[in-house]
Amino acid sequence: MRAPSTREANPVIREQLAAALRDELAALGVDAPTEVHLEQPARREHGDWSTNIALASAKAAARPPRELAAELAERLNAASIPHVERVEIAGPGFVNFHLAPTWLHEVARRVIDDGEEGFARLEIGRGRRAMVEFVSANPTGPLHAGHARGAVFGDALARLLERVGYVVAREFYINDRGTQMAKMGHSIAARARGESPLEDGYHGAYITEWAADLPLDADPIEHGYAKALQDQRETLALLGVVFDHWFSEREMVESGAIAQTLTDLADRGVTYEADGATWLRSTDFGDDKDRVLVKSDGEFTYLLPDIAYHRDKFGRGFDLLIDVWGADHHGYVPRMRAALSALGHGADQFDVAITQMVRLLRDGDEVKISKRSGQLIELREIVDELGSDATRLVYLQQSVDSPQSVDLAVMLAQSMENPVFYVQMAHARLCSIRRVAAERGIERGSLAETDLGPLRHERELEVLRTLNNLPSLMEIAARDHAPHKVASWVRELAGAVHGWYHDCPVLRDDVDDQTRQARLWLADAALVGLRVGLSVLGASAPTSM
RNA sequence: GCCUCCGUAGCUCAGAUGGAUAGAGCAGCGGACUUCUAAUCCGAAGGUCGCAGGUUCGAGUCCUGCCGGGGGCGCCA
Repeated sequence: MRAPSTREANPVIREQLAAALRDELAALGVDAPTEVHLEQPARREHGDWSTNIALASAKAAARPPRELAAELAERLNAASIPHVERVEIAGPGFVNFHLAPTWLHEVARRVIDDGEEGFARLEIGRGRRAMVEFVSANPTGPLHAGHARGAVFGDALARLLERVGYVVAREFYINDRGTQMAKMGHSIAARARGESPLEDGYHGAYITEWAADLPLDADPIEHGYAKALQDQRETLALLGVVFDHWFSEREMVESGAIAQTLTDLADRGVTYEADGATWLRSTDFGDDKDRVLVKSDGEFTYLLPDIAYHRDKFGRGFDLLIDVWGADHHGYVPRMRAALSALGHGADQFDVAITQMVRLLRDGDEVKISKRSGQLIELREIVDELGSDATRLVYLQQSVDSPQSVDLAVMLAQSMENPVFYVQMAHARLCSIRRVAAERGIERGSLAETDLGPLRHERELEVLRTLNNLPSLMEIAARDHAPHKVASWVRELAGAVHGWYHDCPVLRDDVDDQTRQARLWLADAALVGLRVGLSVLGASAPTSM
């Protein structure tokens, strides 16, 4: 997905500086690149904002970059740009802007005015409809630890896309027909008779439990199906993951969608018969081999219902489909993509987010999970012990592109390895300031009447700088389908808040009233940022801890 | 063999559009509570960014090739 850049995502100051740069370059007779690149240097002495534009334009202008930069800086210093104190050149030809703290005071006002609802809410999606399909576990048992990453990631991605202007639906595809269901049924029936399931059946303790209340006249498959669905739904709800729709494969097949899909594909001339089977010409659409849709025995492969399902999604009016799959299904992407192309859908309308494996550890030793023996760690156990917030934050900390190691013992001990406490604590502390201020009857003036000038402490500026970054970060995170970037940001803001809290007292007696007023508003701005971040991650923002 | 993800501090991991002296947490070391929550803060220490080439004024980031690890390559799901 390529999200177009939007004005909303770009902090005001950036636009102003970029415009000034364009103007001065034009005055110097240099063709400015279409995008003026501005960034915040890592080092303070390099200013608040920096551009490499002289380096980038040097070749086209046929002039040494430092010379170009020097002229540019001179002109920019002469032009009076709001908030800009001075412009310097440095290194091979960087142009560095040093700004007055007033630019950050404007940031504070904007954050507070926008509030939790409006701050860093973008219009990149422009109301387009996106579906995120995730978890989609077989309805043959409880969810286990292996489902956690996809569940948490999918939901956070959905929240992120909502934040940037998509209308998002969350969907769970229920694979409720086929061999796995039959195996579960047999296993339940066996336990009900007091026997052991077959070697390749299901051996988890839950099968025995489900068998115990199997009504005499009930179909064991249907009984287990109902149990599994209920359990999965409850567990996900405990994690704060609620689906808009649970889509039944069985119902889809019964509706005739399979035949319809085959007809569709045949009409487009992308199928053929060979060796008694029906094939999809997926190699014409980027796959490395053609794929069987209907086997020579007349049964269809698992691919065909999946194609029918995605065809159904588009039929329901979604503009963008995102599937969240585990790394073990990675090889399946090209054929799915090929099938959808064959049906005439654009490559940019379908994306698959692959979540790499999670290595489960307990006190540093790897926990081997075995489906056969039924030795699974249930997701419910983790959520029960840790709580939804901490579970989510643990999984959302890292990019899903990276294999992840999660130590259950460390997690369950609720140690400082878990970032949720750090972030929530920052929020609780700010709330505490408000609470105590109210208790002491401290009145606060309106924002418009408050002079934010006293906010000059480096800790204060750091909080505001971090807040200023959220809109553009949100844009990038959405574009990259990377909610972990929001998790990193929120951690960063929490760090800035803790530092500020430590060095910048608000209610202490020796703080003058002007400063106190300004700091109360700073706390408000930071609260907005923490809440926006936590809400995208799906974690709560407690007012006390 | 082919495809794909990963390789950054002792450990777990961040590092958007290539930028200036590569960051954080945890563990360990040394400090800071008469205060709005010390679940916090500060300091020191800790790095051949897997290796080798290439592109570039500039590469952890882009390209190529290796090395190491995970996952996948069925008329299984």
